Amino acid sequence: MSAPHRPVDPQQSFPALEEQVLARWKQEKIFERTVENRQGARRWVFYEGPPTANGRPGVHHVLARVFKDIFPRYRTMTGHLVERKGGWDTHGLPVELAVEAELGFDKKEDIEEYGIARFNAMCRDSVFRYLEDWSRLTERIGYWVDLDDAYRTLDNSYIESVWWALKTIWDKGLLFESYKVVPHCPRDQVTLSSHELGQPGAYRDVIDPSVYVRFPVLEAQGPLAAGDELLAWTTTPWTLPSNAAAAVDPELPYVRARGGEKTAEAGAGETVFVLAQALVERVLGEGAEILATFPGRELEGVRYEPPFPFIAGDAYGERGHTILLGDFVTADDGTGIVHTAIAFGEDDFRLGEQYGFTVVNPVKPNGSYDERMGPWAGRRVKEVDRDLVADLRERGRLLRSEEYEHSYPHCWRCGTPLIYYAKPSWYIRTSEIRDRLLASNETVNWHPPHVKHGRFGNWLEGNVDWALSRERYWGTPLPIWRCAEGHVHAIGSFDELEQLSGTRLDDAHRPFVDEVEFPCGDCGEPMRRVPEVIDVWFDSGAMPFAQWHAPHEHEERFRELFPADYVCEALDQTRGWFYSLLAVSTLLFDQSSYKNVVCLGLILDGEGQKMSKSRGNVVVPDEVLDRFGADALRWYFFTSKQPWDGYRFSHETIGEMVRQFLLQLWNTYGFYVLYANANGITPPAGAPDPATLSNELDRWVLSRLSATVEVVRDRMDDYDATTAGRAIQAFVDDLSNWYVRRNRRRFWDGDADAFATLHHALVSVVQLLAPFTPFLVDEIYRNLVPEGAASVHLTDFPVAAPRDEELEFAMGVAREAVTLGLAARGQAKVKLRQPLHAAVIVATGRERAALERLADVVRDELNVKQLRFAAAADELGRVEVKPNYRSLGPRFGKSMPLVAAAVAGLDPAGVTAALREGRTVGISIAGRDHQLEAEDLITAMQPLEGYQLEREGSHAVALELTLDEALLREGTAREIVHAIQAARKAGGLDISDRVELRLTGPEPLEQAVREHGDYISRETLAVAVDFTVDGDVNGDVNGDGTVSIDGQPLRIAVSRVAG
RNA sequence: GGGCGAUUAGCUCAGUCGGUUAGAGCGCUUCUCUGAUAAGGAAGAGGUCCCUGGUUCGAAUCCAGGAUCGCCCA
Repeated sequence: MSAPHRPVDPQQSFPALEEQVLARWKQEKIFERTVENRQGARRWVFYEGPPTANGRPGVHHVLARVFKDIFPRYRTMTGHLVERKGGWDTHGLPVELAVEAELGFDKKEDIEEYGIARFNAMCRDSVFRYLEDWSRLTERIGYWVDLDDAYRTLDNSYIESVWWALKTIWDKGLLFESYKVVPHCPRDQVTLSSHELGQPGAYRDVIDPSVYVRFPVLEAQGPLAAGDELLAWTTTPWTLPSNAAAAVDPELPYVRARGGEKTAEAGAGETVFVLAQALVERVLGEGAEILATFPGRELEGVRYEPPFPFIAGDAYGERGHTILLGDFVTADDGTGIVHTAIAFGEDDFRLGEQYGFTVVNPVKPNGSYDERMGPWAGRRVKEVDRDLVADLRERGRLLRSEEYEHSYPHCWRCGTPLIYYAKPSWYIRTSEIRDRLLASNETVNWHPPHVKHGRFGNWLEGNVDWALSRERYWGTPLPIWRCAEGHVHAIGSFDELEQLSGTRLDDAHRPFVDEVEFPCGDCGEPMRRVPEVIDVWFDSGAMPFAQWHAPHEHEERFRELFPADYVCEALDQTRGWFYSLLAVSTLLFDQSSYKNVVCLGLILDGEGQKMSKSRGNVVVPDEVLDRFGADALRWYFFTSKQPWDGYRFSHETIGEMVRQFLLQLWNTYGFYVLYANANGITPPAGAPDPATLSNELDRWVLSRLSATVEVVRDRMDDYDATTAGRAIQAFVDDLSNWYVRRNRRRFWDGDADAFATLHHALVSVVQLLAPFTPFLVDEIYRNLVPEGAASVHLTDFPVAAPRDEELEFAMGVAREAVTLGLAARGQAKVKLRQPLHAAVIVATGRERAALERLADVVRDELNVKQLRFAAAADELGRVEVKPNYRSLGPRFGKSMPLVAAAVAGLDPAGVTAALREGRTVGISIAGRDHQLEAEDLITAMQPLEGYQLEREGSHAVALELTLDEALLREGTAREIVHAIQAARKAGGLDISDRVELRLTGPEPLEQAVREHGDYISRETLAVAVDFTVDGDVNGDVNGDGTVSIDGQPLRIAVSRVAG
């Protein structure tokens, strides 16, 4: 007879097993079949946030990818059609920087010299450099996604869809070009968008000079005299040569002041300074003399001498180098007088616009001064800070200079400090649709929920226009053409461009697209494309339609797959993809493109430190996968904590997860297979009907299973894999450490109900686990159900059967009683092998009924001959009556201390008697009588001296410890069985081998053997038991040795019987 | 400087509606069991529930302020 199941290797290497499963999935196209299987079913839509494959994937990518995997798997099993199109983000500055580094470039001009066509060709090659690594890892961790048909943002079709989107936005009047002060990277010569400033590492603490600069007043005006000096404060000395004006708050009080400790140090003790009143002491030091006080508005128009002479005041217009009034000025720091450089600050720029200033910008895009700046021309602005300060000091224009530590934005890729810089850029007027963005966000179900109105909602509230354009090379070209007259045309498709220009694009990238010209429809002048490409975040935000080339193609496909039910990325994408997806779809379709989103936290190392190459604590996914396997890593990510809380990653924790859970499941499965094979049990079909099961444990475990299915479905429906996974783990623990342990005997005996029950429980568990740990459970499923589906992933997710909650409660009570009884044994130091006469259990009502129902279980587990119930609890101990605060608190409020005192004064015996008979108990509080019911009082046991008793709340179990000869002999017999089993094992016998036993020992042991011979034979599969008192053992034996039983020597010889 | 989150045993984490003895796993110590055996069971040690104040009969839980850590923004 061939065994129903392949034998299970208890030493199975999980990583090796996973490789086998992977090979089978591939060969049998299991993933494809899970999708085909649901053709015609209701869709559940997942969008893949595209990664860039120009670097090796790290462990945080594994985190994201397994969370992207689990819910689609779950929804597929619950009957949905879930297609999973992969995607790759391919454009952008990171790609360009990698290529630049490879070519040894360090400035933008190098690219132009090298040639944009060659440069972009290299970018195109480099973006898939690690595609192999990504594909291999994706497959290895069991992330089911269609990478063969993945969308790629560099494809012409993708770009054409993005063009359509931009033209649509243009037609709505929401795309425009404007001068703005923007964060500018002088190294990459590129504007950074606000979400790029949100990239990790953008803000860094730096020390800059903080300078108090003196602006001499040229002529007396208002409250000021000629020769008074305005004090201005700045942390960017390099902007001082571009000083255009000084700003004060109109309402704030300002002063003329002289003296003070700090001016003395600077050798300016006699000078009259002008500054905000509130800052006099901080800036001038103690002892300054205030000469006059006046509101800032009186200072408007005062002319002063700028700190550097390179740009004349009238270059800015007639208000150049005068005092202006600004609403952004505060007396929080500095001097209350703000040095204003129109081109280098957002507030400055706005103020300049307001006063009609001309923008004069003496800084070139590469961050160096132009020829207007005399001796400083050609020098990099950030490098010249300290020299400028020295120059000011020499010329007596500096009050003092300090070090100032603050956090300052840097380019997130190249690390260069950014400068704020006025330049023309293209924007999407997202601020105009802010309310629509907020409305879209309202429809999104965020996990964790606080992101919705917290981090993300706040960000939307403060929405600023999307800085869309980038003066770079490798990206989606901005489809805007313009003529010399300034007429503008936005192109929405390649057909449109061809009709206008006669040129069909083979490659929509630069430089080819730059060469396409056509005559202006308004004036006939040639139109040329503006030079910019667009922010890559717009690319990825356009994926809902661009992945299908909609609307140019597959419009209906896009419509049926929009919006997504589910997206998932790391928390840092709130300003990244989560925003661009929401913004693009709100701009175009006035709705969110996703309904549910899971945000993932950061992965730190075991010490809570950020992973970084310099610390050498970066976890390489392959190491973890080779050592523990993908299921172990997945299980860790899913269940160790809520994913948005972040992880402290350690190999030890994953090892523990394997032992605690995967190994426990594997052992339980192995146990089933071992005994099913031994008994020739063929796999039962379907679930056993609880009504036909006579064993309470069978019905109990099925009810527990149903309870687990309910929780798992409920939690998974709410994107809570953590609670769902933990519920499965708790069930597997119950299954292994209670159901199987309690029923071992029945499995040895081939009990059909037990096998059917365990089989169903195991099959259900592996189905529940299929989205979590897809490898291991598929192996288990296939072996448990050899005639079933080709894979557990092709089956339907378990549906909860009716539960028997009374039985679940009863088992809880029984297990509690067992725990108490085992504890009592431990206290009394009586071995479990020694049978005892009785356990006496205190329990009433529902709990007593529960224990009577499950008496067999409790008796067997505690190894006692009978269970007795204490008629009244005081047989075993003193009863204590306590108030139930939960029910009495709301009723009595402030009087609770009086109630507690009154309850303490009650007679416990009387109370328990009354409650048992269903009567109420009366107490008197402040002269008024109140009736207390059973639920208002808690009875607890206090142990009496001299009893071996364990108690927990209202429960107690006592053991009767007196032993007689019969019990002792039975205990001895169990010791002997234990010794024989050890000998069998030592002799290398299989668990089903029949044996002959020859025992030699003193007379008391013989008695035990004679009296319990049947028991010993049954337990040890002995066909013959021969006992010789103090004799010798001869003949061929498989195991032979002497052990000590209760201090007496027993020689055991075991020999296998053929057949 | 502002927003969001976190802080519970040596470690990793639960803790429902505020309810009077705050739990689990791991680790440690001591037992125990063994036909799942690198597993299982019991006991023990281990807690300022970050701090301070408030609300309440009652606070790990609610409120305010503060500390520390993380993320985000400026």
